[in-house]
Amino acid sequence: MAVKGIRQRQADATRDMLLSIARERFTEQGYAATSIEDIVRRAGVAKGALYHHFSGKDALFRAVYDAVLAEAVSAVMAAALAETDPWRAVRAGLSAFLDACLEPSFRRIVILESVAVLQQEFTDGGIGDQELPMLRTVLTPLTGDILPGVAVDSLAHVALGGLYGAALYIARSADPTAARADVDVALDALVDGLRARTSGHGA
Amino acid sequence: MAVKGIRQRQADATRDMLLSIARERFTEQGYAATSIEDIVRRAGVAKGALYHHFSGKDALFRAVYDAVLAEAVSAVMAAALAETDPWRAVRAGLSAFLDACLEPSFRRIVILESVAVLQQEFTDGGIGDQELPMLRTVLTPLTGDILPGVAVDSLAHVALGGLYGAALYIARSADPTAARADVDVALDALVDGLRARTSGHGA
DNA sequence: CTGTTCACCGACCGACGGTCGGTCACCGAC
DNA sequence: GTCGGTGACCGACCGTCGGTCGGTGAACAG
Repeated sequence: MAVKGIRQRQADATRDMLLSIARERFTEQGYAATSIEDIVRRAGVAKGALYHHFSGKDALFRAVYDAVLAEAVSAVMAAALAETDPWRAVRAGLSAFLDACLEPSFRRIVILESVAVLQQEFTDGGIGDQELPMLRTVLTPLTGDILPGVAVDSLAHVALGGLYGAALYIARSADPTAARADVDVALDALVDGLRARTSGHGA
Repeated sequence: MAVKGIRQRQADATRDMLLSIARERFTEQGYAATSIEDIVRRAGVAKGALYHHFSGKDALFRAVYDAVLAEAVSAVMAAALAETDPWRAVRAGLSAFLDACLEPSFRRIVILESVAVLQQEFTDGGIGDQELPMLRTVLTPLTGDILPGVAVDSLAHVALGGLYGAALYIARSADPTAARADVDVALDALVDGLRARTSGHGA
């Protein structure tokens, strides 16, 4: 049953092509300025092919968004899991996140456009599903330790917002690499500050 | 010279009407789902009138955005300036900001849509001009005091992002008032943490 | 071989943002 | 008063875009 027929293989190729072209165009021009016709022309298929694979322009964007975000999340997880010390893991994760911010697709699609384009899914939930659990895991110890009485969810949202603010700062900067370095220092200082408070408690 | 003729008065009324209707529609349905025709029909004017006052749909949105943001900023400033103690001023400002997040127009227009709709101006600068200076003023003492070596700009962006993350958490919540209370606790705890470090600066 | 499936085609549609020549009430000059 | 100029506003019109749908032919199952 794992054997793919010619039809299935061709369909997958078409779908991948559409995703690839869409990612490139959305990154370069943004969602609104990219037309369906432009995408299908560059992909060498007809409009019907796109609507056969995706229910609409927003669904296509959502698929691209998921792919780009998954890349970043897996990079952050890999960086964090490579460290044994929890605090070093946090710093490694932050650093990997800031690296992801240097990638144009991530900046444009995840940071700048996703909120407005995917508003409905945003309100219905199903958007922070990849990032928020990660942050909750990291932050839960803090709420019991150095920030007692604080709801983890609200803190996770504030933290995620801070990360996106940092990403926005990098996205807006004329020199993203330099901006990344600035933010790196700031976040490290904040993490160190928190660590200093716990070290007085546990270590 | 302060005397307005009938023509000018009428023009202002038309412009105000368009802004008012646009604000209502953008808040209710969002930017993309609101059509120019819908706005002018509800305003009781022709399409030409709108294009006489605004260069395009995005310019109309920008005008609405400026108005909504100005309301929030002035509320935050008023709350902060009513306090004499700096740390109480910060907490009052945060509280006023969270109050602003409860207003639907602010949630939808400033928090959810502005980034994507005003992308160009965002990149060119001219968007954070109202909030960032405020944060810079508040945060500058910290960078010399408890977070040495940190660039104020990057920290301001992280802080602004945190605030927007909090706003998003409220915007997404089914019970905004309860969410506001959660975030209030979290932010107060963070501010208290920073204050503890400064008071511990000598100790 | 034959009937079915389905990935894909592309002409077509309605709606939208934006344009532009025209209209007429108001204005200041005389 | 009146008269030419001005500008707020009108609304038919245009190009483009997202989305639809009946058709087509190659790949499958029997």
